[in-house]
Amino acid sequence: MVLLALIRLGDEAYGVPVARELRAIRGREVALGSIYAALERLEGKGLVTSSLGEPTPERGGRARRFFRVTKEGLRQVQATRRALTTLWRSLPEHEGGKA
Amino acid sequence: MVLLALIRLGDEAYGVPVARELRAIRGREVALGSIYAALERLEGKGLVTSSLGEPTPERGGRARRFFRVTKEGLRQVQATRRALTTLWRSLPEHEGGKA
DNA sequence: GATTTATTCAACAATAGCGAACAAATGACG
DNA sequence: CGTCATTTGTTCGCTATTGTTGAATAAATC
Repeated sequence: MVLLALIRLGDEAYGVPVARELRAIRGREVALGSIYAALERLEGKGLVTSSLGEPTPERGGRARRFFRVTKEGLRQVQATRRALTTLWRSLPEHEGGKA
Repeated sequence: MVLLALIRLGDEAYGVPVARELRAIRGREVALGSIYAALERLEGKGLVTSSLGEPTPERGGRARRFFRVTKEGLRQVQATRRALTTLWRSLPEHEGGKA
């Protein structure tokens, strides 16, 4: 999910908005520490790269660390997607729609 | 993925075929121990229930332990599915299709 | 009691997750 | 000018949960 969030965020992919994104989509709290830990590990495995951004004028606060998904990262996301898509072919879409 | 495999397998949902299913779909080895451990934990959380089957005549070997996904289990699978589906809306389908 | 089919066990590695500490900018204000 | 409060983000240390494996055990059939 972190990889997917990075892809969605494109140029604005750094820790804070990734957390915001996942909070919104999963509908529950996500601590920043978790996100950074995951990003760290993903980078260690070569699935993402990172680079420090320049501090934006008129803002204050520390510089951002931007992340990009590598080719290999994208490959793995797609492989997982294919596996899941296959698996939930037989899954009832959503129980709702009663009336 | 274990939950999804159980759903797919329906009446034949027990350890061995779950492992076979995941091996096939993920395209790599999956030890049986992993599967049973996962099933154990899922049962502890109330996402699946289990019941011992009768030994099939003309077969030999220990009785099977069948699993069924609970209502809550199904709910959670669907929630995760929705989250992922949303997340990978912006994902390029597959890099292939070059010529 | 050999063989087959399946499950359980014990241990360790990896990932998820959290709260608090730390870092580096900006802008006030004396 | 300094230095300090504020803001925005990242890093650290630690616990909990999951993933994974190989070997042991169990319960059938012949």
